[in-house]
Amino acid sequence: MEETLLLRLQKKLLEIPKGKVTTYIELAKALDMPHAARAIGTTCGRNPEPDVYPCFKVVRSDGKLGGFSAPGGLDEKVKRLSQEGIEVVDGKVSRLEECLHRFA
DNA sequence: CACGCGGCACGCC
DNA sequence: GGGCGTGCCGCGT
Repeated sequence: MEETLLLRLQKKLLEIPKGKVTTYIELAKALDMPHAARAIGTTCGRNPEPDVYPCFKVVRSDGKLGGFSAPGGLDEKVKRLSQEGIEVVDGKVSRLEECLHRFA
C-alpha cells in the first residue's frame, strides 16, 4: 500500500485524545521516520483539512508551537489548543509532559 | 542561559 | 531526475 505520508499522518493525528498534543518527533517515530521530523512539519502544512485532521495539536519537542500555515496563523493554533484545555503561554505549551500523547 | 548555524528526511515544482 | 523549501532538531558559541 503506497499510502502517502499525509494519509498516515492524518491517521495518527486522529489517534490523539482530546486535551492532548504530540510532537513532530513522536509522529516521526510513529511513522518509522525518527529523523524526518521536518518532513512531518512540511506535511502538516500541506494538510488540506486542518479542521478534520488536528495538525494544530502537533508542537515542537521543546514545547513551542512552531508555526501554523492554516488561516488564522499561529494565533488560531493557540486558540484551538486552549479549547482542548491545553495551556499555551508565550507561544509554548506549559505542562507539555502532562499533555503530550505518545504513540505506544 | 540564550541565540545561531548546519544538517537531515520528505514533498512538490 | 535534480533542486529547493519546510509547522524542525541538536549542537556549538
